[in-house]
Amino acid sequence: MSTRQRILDTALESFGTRGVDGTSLDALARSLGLRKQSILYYFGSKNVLFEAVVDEAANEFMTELDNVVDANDVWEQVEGTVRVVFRLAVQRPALLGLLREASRPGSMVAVHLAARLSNHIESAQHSLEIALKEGRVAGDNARLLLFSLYSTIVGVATEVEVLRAMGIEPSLRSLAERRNELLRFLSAALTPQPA
Amino acid sequence: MSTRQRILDTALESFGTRGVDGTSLDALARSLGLRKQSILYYFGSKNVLFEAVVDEAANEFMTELDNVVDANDVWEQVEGTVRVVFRLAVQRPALLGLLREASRPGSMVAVHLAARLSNHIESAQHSLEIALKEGRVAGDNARLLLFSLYSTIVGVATEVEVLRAMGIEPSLRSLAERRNELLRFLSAALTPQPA
DNA sequence: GGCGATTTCTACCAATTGGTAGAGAGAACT
DNA sequence: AGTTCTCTCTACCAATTGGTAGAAATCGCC
Repeated sequence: MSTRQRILDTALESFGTRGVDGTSLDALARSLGLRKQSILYYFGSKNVLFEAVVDEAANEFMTELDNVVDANDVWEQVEGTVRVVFRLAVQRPALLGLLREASRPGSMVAVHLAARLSNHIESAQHSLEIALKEGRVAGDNARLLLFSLYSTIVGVATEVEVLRAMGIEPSLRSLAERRNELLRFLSAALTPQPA
Repeated sequence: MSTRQRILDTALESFGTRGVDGTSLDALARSLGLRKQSILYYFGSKNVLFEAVVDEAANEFMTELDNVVDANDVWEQVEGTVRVVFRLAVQRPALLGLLREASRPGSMVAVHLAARLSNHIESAQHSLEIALKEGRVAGDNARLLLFSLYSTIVGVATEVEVLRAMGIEPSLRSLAERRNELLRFLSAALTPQPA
């Protein structure tokens, strides 16, 4: 793997767990077996590196979700998203950590990320609107419903991180349980009530 | 107000928005009209200050929620919690920010915070279990359901922060809309389906 | 007014921060 | 062999970090 790519990966890991402010270029370089000047050779400043990492994260996240959006049914899309996010919580916790970092007030990540993900959001909102209009999904406002969905999914998946922080390494079994409970929860919330 | 209290309040504000790593004692002291040595007089180190701030935040959060728990009906408890968290998102955004900061993976305060909130969690879980058993609420596992609930509420309320970070100052009206959509969402998820 | 305790200050400190300047190593091409 | 380009390094730098030592100020109290 190219040095540039190694730097990006390690930076994503560290930014996503220790935070941007909690990550010094020196520490980053040390864990890479480099001097920080080599990092600054590829990325002119810490901020440039940061933006590159966010771009990378957004790309990876979108790639994961793109397959999901192709599903026809809205519920399949929701289910697919839940599965993706939970898998990420296990395999790429730092990626979700970075998303979380983005939701900090004043964080520049938010703006950057929102711009990168806006296409995906728009298209999701679109199919949700259609499903609402056709009465296949319960609710009024597609955008707000989408917000609720997104927040719930990321929120629940992120709980894994909280537990990990508390020293409770989640078993695959407990994760699956939680995922299924969440799916049931969402299914109940989205299924139109037979009037 | 005592100097000690002023320090706590300002620190909560700054830790909750800029993060702990993003807050220097010097900057904190400057915005208080003090020198940092005065801060270190009351709190021996930055970490001591942080833990005191987390304690304070946990207390305030619990005080807000304690009235809610007194409600008889589970749904009233949920509704009350949603209202409290949304109000906090408007009036005390830094408080929610701090709770998130404390629940960051690797943060030692997470344990601290969990311990402080454990009583509240246990009691909420208890009433949820009863409601589940009596069929007044849909679901299987009270603890997981509680997780979903909590994550959803905090997640959605935190979205307010994301929007704010993106420069979109949420109107009271849009907030109320979102809160109501969330309540509908939760209501649908919790209402037992008539078999 | 004097006294002891509480509070806030000035003066430092070593370590770390992000960043600059430029040397040297290594391969690649002529 | 020499030259050029890519990469990583050593050597610094000014600013900032959390923290220590101890001098002044301010306070209530006798």
